[in-house]
Amino acid sequence: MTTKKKGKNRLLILLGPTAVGKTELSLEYARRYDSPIISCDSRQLYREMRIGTAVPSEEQLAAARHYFIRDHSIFDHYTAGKYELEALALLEKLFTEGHETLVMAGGSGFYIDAVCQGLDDFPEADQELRAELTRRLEEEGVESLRLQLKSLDPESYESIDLANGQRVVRALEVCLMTGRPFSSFKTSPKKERPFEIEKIGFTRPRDVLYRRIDQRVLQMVDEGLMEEVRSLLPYKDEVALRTVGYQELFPVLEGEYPLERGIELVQRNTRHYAKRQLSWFGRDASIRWITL
RNA sequence: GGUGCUAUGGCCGAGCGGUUAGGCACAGGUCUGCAAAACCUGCUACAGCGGUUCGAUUCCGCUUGGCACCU
Repeated sequence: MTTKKKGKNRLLILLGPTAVGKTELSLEYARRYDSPIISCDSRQLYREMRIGTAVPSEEQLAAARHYFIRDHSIFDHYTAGKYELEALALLEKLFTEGHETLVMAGGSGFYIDAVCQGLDDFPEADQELRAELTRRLEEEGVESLRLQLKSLDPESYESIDLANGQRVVRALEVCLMTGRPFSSFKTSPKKERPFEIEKIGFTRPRDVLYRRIDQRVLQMVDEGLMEEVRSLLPYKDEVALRTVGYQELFPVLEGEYPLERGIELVQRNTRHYAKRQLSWFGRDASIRWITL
């Protein structure tokens, strides 16, 4: 379907908003290129979740070899940085084994970019330090952290979103860990990858997409989402469980509001999420779009 | 039929004689190791018609629509 430079391997990335139908489509592409499917989804990679993250069904999983589907734990503090490393290693291995085209599918834009362009060599977060900074964020507010960042790294202070506590924490954490300004790490050009990258984006008219989302949430509930959520209730404070479909349902189990309300919230937040995905993908000019 | 209450943007909901309430939805956007996260921006409405007033969403009257009670 696409001309391939001689001798160069290709990574075909199928992306799009949640519920657009990527899972089914990825199987077609996998069959066509005799490729496994490398998932690029920041939540489906956790084994503890299944229904709420819309992991492929047993049959779908059996139809092609899948990677990054439920093979990590919510207790492991997974990140885009780790994904970049693991995915690249996997790609290299698979290309070496003889695949010319590999199919990647998913909707996590940040993870996709990590694979395509790479992240700079920041140090990974030190969990203790992060916990400490997060506590300060809650107790003292962003202001205090901002001021500290201003003195340690004026450049970042000018460039990052100071209203976003999470970002301020990260910048500050890197400064404190390394003794170097956060901004000093952000210099590397985009990394070159030893393979070609082609991106196909799938989308649908907004109203259709929203209808599919609403419907899928109801289906998840039918499939037993509440039981799954209940089983994760003891771990509800894990960062990885700050996930649409779970965070809205824990309060239902705790009697804060009725199931109907919980369902509405999951539907709404999934729509919001889909919009954010489209916003992220919107600035990537290299995506070839297909409206389903 | 009578009496009383009420009428705010898609929804909820405050308010006042002369600045944009606010929230939600919706729309747009940001993004370098928490990313299905976190964050930012936009969205000027006061049922209709008259009147009072320098000025009315805010006061008065009528009309219309709700709600309540009475017969």
